[in-house]
Amino acid sequence: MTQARELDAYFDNGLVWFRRDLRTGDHAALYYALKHCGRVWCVFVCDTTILQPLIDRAHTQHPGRKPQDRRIEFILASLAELDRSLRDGGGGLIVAHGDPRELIPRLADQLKIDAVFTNHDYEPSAIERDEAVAKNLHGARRELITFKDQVIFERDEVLTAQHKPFTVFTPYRNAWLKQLTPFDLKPYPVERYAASLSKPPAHLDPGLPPLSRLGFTPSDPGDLNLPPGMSGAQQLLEDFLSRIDRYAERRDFPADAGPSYLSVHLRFGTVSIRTLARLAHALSLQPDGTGAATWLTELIWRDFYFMILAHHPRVASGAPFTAEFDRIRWARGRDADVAFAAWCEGRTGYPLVDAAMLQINSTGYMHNRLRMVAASFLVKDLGVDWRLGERYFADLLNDFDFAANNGNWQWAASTGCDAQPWFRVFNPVTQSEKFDPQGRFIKRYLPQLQKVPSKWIHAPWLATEEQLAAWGVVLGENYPRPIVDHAHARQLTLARFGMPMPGLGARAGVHRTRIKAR
DNA sequence: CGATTTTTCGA
DNA sequence: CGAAAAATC
Repeated sequence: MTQARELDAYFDNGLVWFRRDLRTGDHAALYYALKHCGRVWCVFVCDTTILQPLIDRAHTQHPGRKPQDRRIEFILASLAELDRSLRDGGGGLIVAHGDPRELIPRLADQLKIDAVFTNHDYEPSAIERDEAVAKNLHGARRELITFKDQVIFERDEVLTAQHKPFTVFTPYRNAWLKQLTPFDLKPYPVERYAASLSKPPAHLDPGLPPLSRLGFTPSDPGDLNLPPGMSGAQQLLEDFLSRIDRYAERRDFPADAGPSYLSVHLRFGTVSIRTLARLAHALSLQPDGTGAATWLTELIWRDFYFMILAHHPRVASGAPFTAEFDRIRWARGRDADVAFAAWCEGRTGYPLVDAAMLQINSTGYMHNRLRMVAASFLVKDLGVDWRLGERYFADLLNDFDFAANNGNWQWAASTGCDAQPWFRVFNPVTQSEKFDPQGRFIKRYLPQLQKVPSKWIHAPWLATEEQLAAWGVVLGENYPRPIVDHAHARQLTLARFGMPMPGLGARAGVHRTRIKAR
């Protein structure tokens, strides 16, 4: 693969391969293709090697039901808008369906392409795919030229004084900010070279495949308003900018509209990271810039985890970042299965955890604070292997991005770089009292607790049966009893992480945890 | 004019 | 940001 900096060539025919960058503005690969080629075509591949495993997993989880995946619908809607935008500029989007390892070289052949332009992807499986495509293109003396696009600084661009990659976030963030120049945030002026856009020939332009042809059925809309495409990103961004000043104070309260809700758009590139980071940075320098500065820090976390993944691809094979945590014995057997199922289905008896899980199940979104609470609960209260939770989020989150999801799960599980220390265990009741004091969020997803006063909403089992009955709650009937006792679970977790403990040996772990049914 | 300031542009 | 191009006196 050729990297951008070597690019001084000029080509007759170029092909831009869109993947997770479904926009026309401020797009590195599109910019370079238009600038360096006489004629440019655009393609997106509905990759069967990605879709088929999604279909297979959906089948094992819900046998007999046709697979649903909100992300596929989001992508299709975003592709439609991308196609419209390219057509407005005199081009259009070719949407293919199959394995890009073969389809991209075949299309390049049909269009007599000299070079294929695409943006970097940092996941090991994507890197392998791109290498295979490059190899197949090379056989026909064509190039695959790749560009940084989805982060501000990638891989080796932010290093310690010893030229080593950072493993701790705060010094990384300081170095990132120090290194930042206006140029790093500047949008690629795609429009300037739009004249090279070429209309797809009719015989190669089958149009957008319907959802059913990709193997999916429409999902329930849920209650999350998720506008797709560049226009959807724009709409969410404008809304967020009206409340960005309050971001720092409100982002941890799941009942409020605190966060930007732009993560899914960053995932599919319907907005560019430069647009967002430029706004965040500029506003962070304003008098009341705390909100924007806090948000910028979140965007830097995103760069950080892409950088970590690039340097430690073994985390993509399930390895804990810190190797010693490989030896932890997570809960196993029937008790663990029961505990995991209760967590997935929002039946742990801890209202905030359950509401969080019902949120992700019904909308494909979970508030960031709740991701931490739910992850901590699975790992440190239920003793379940964090990789099961990571997988569950990967299946359901609309904004699922391997790098950040893995990084954040490892943070919560204390196995990661710059992780939460293992002896710090979130108290799910305290978190609830702190971040959903009135229980407004809880009640949105657990209507059976509607009448429970805020004093008891965080731990309803502490109320008397008579009180609960008066509020219309019967524990074990319309709301579960707590599946574990937090104080007890915490002790077991400390023992599990505290391994090599003198005299306890391998036997002291949670593989013996009893899930108490009280 | 050409030296100096201002603006544009680029990986 | 820094280099190159354009504008200015």
